[in-house]
Order: sequence, then C-alpha cells, then structure tokens
Amino acid sequence: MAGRKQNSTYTRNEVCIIDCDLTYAVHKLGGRWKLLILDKLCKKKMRFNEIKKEFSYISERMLTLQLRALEEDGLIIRTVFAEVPPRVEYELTEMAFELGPILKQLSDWGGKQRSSVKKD
Amino acid sequence: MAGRKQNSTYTRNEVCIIDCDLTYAVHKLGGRWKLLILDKLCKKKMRFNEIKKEFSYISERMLTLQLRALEEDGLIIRTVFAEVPPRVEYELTEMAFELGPILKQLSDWGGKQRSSVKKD
DNA sequence: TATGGTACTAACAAAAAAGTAACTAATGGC
DNA sequence: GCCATTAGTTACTTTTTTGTTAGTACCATA
Repeated sequence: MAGRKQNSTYTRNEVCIIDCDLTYAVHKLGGRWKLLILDKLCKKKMRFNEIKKEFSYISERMLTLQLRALEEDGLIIRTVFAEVPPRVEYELTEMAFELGPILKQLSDWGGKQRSSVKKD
Repeated sequence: MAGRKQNSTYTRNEVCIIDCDLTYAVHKLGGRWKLLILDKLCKKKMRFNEIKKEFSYISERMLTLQLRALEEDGLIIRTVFAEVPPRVEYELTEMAFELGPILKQLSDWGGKQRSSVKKD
C-alpha cells in the first residue's frame, strides 16, 4: 500500500503471486476496509466524513489510506470541491460496479461456509 | 492466523468486519498462498512436497500454516497415511469446489482491471 | 479574537503476517 | 551404525499492515 522494500522475499514472492489474475484481484480488494467502503459507495456517492460515520472504529488515517488505494486502482473517483470548509466526494467507477454481482456470490458463499464451519 | 491479542483495536475491528459475510469470505481466502494452493488442488489431490514444488519460494512453515488454516475452514481435507516415510494427501472439499466458478469470475475481473489500470 | 468544521497529514507505536534456519521422528537401505 | 526420506515443528527475525495522537489550512461565524 505504501513504499516497499525492493528485495525482501516478501516482495519477491508478491511479484510472482500477483502474476495470477485471481490473487491480483484479491490483493486489490484485500485491505481491511476496502470491501466495506465499496459496499457503502454502491448505494450513493459519499463524503469523507459520511463514510467515516458508517464505521465507528475506523481511524481517519486508515480511511484515507484505503480510499487512496481504491482510487489508485481505479475503483473509486475522488472529486474535490473548492469550498471552505472542504468538500470531497467519493463514488464508484464502472469497474467497481462490475464487481457487484461477483461479490454478491462470494458473500453468499461466505454465509454458507460460515454456518457449515460453525456446525462441527 | 494464530493467537491474537483479545483487546486490541485490531481485534475489535475484526469482530465487526467479519460480521459481514463478504469480508468474512475474503478473510478466509486472504492468506498469501491460499488461492494458489486451492487452484492446484482443484486439479488433483496432492502431497505436501508436491504442492511445495509448485511454488518455488514458499517456505515449509508458510505452506503448513496455510494448509492448516484451509483445513480448519473446511476447504481442504488432510489425509495421513501411516507409512514411513510419511505420506499426507490434501484434497478440496465440496465447499471449496463451489468456490470455483466465483473465483473464475473474479479472476477475469482481475485481468480486466489490471489492463485498465496499466493503460493510464 | 476565539472557535468550529472538513478533510486530511506526519510521526510514531503496536500488531499481525510472512520468512529463515535449524531441528525432529520413524524406518528402510547401505 | 550412518544416511536419506517425508512432513513437518520450533524459535526467532523481518516486513507489512493497522492503529494512535497531535497537528495542519482554510474561512465563516460568535
């Protein structure tokens, strides 16, 4: 998400793992709050503080980091209005909207998996 | 993946994040090597060293950890044969196979996303 | 002049995940 | 007795990720 060492095994492994489209995709969605943010933005465009209020425990730093990463990956668009106090709006891109149905299936699977694990 | 502190914000946040079936699911698949392992096991059951050879840079420790986590989450089955030297086989569960088509879509999306980001 | 609101940033600390290296048990073959 | 083999384990270090706290700019309003 931010500056990485270039020659750690961690990074070398990542390079070859990210080669796979699937792990690449999961990596892009893997930040702690990213999917939750995408889920909120699915319904409407929102301002920074609006998003923040949705998640009681997220820190401003984390929210900023996740939003920046999503923006960099072309999943959200950030629009700054030249007002005081500042107003910044976030909304999903087409690419992010396409993810919707896939995530729905994954979510359903998650529910199923969760209950099947609980049973044993 | 192993013993967590109970009262860190990290853990408190996780509790509420995991409440969502989607983030729960991604969490289960989020280990560095998990999806790659599942992908290999999709084709055939494999022994520990066989899997290891598929990934030049994975350490035995990491492979063990990821396999154990997958087993615990009901995604793979581990069968130990009482032989010397030991033989252990890993194979997917039904639950894991159901994931196949979803991951395929996610992978396609990943490919698309990757090329769209590269362009800019 | 002081205060408040928005959307952050910087410096730092804590926690988790991933990686390294050395070691283990059991037994068959030399 | 010594070595090789398989599937690990253990203790430790490194790297990344997440969280904490305090502070910023801008102007409007009290």
